[in-house]
Amino acid sequence: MSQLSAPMQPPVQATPAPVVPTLGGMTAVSATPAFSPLYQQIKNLILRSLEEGEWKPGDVIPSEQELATRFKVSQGTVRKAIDELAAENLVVRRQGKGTYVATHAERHIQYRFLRLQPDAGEENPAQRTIIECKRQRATAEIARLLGIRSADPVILVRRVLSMQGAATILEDIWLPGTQFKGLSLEALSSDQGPMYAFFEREYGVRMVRADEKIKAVAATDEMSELLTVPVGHPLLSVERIAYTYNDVPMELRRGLYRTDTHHYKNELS
Amino acid sequence: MSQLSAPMQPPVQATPAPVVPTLGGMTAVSATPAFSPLYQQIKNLILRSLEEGEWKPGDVIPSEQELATRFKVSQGTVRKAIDELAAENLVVRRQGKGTYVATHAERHIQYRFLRLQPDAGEENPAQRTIIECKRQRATAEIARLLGIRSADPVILVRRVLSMQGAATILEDIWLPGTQFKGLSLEALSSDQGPMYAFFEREYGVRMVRADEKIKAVAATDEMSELLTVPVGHPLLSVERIAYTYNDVPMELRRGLYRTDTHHYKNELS
DNA sequence: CAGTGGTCTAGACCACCAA
DNA sequence: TGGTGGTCTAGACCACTGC
Repeated sequence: MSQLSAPMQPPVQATPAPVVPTLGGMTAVSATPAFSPLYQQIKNLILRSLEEGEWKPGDVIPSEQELATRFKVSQGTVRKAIDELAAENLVVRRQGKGTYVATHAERHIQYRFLRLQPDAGEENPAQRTIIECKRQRATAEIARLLGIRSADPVILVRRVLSMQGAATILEDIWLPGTQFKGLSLEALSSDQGPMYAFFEREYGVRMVRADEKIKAVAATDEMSELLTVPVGHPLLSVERIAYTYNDVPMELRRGLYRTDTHHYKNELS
Repeated sequence: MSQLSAPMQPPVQATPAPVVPTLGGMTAVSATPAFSPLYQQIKNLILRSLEEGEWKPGDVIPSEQELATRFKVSQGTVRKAIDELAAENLVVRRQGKGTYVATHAERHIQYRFLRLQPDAGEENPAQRTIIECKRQRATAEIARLLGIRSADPVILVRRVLSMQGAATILEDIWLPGTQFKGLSLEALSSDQGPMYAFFEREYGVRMVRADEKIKAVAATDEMSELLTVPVGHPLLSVERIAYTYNDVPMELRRGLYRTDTHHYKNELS
């Protein structure tokens, strides 16, 4: 599609937006027709393929040249689309090899969303203990946070993470029951890697980003028992909502972190 | 500098790295000569001008075309350099106007580094009260964190931020005394905008990024008095090290946040 | 060696802004 | 109207990977 006369025509009109081809710097449309640049449209098309599972986590996606041919745009335009996807950690580029769908299953990048670090010394892998895994009906609040309806089925997983032998994190995890059918304590316990890698492998659910709200709270009886701290001991409360593609919430997680020997690390810019 | 024969020669050799012009895909240098792409060199040159104050916060920097001419590279290369600077929030692009040096003094982007948000309702500007501002000698720990020597002069600022009328944040701020000469309680108190904007204006010091370590702690007598909470009340402890250009630490800040009605917001990706 | 992503250039045109 | 950043293209060459 390389006409000499109209280098700027939009060959891929994903959205039905009727952007009239511009002429001389003026558009024939009023009221902000929601113009989106070509590379954004390409980005959205690639995104859709990621959502639909055309390429799975860890897979190579087609080369830039292939995608350029498929979408009938130049390689540079595909490149800019992929640049943005890489900036959002949805794909990973590897020179000489290709572009890969991001996954939580990679060595070294495990526990991408866990910001708790030891105050001193090496960061050791945590030991995990699933305490329970049961079906529930969503309360109004949990339904709201998960974007489902009250009384819809959810699965509650409670677990403890131990670091350097000491119980450090207590987490309650709520998952929409319609996804995650058949999730069991046994399956979770026998799994090795990060939980999000397990979700990718077993349910095709990919956590892409998350929001966290952090507070300081005092340990209740229940917390103090599971984390072996005195009642009233200050704990970090971390409420996380994790999202898949397109900002669809897929997990609510309420964590309580001991911070005597660890801290939550954050980088601002 | 647009020879036809050698389009890849490095016209800007900022670092003394003796990268021999490539010929046919082989370099004449061994032991990884720390090759850096042209746009990175350009980025570093622009960065140096920012450090040296050639353009001050809020200023427009020269246009991409001007910089391309100055550095004898193509506009696209300058563009890629500026892209990275913009991604790091060091500059801000404005279509049709130019590229501006980032500042903490802008409306709407105020308190860029303050992540405390109300659990519900609008985010109102905080009311600030400077409690004290005094000269000290750096303890070993504070010297280490600020990258100075023990017993070097530092300035300690203690202040309280009130939100919706309630004292919510208590902060101790340590600044290297050699910068920040003459900083006084009066000057700080009479200032209106964010403290980092004040630092930019009065001392030419620009905070560019920061690391935070977060813990949950119990309020001591002193804290409980200033924040009007009971002794033992759980508080968020936020230790921040703020950096200027080139990762030079310029501020140590120890904050205590009440999180009864507010939370620390974080976005993971 | 071929294939991939990475860099660099040159030129065209568009969208936005201010004078 | 002219200048700025933003988009898009086309082509060349480099660096890395694996066969």
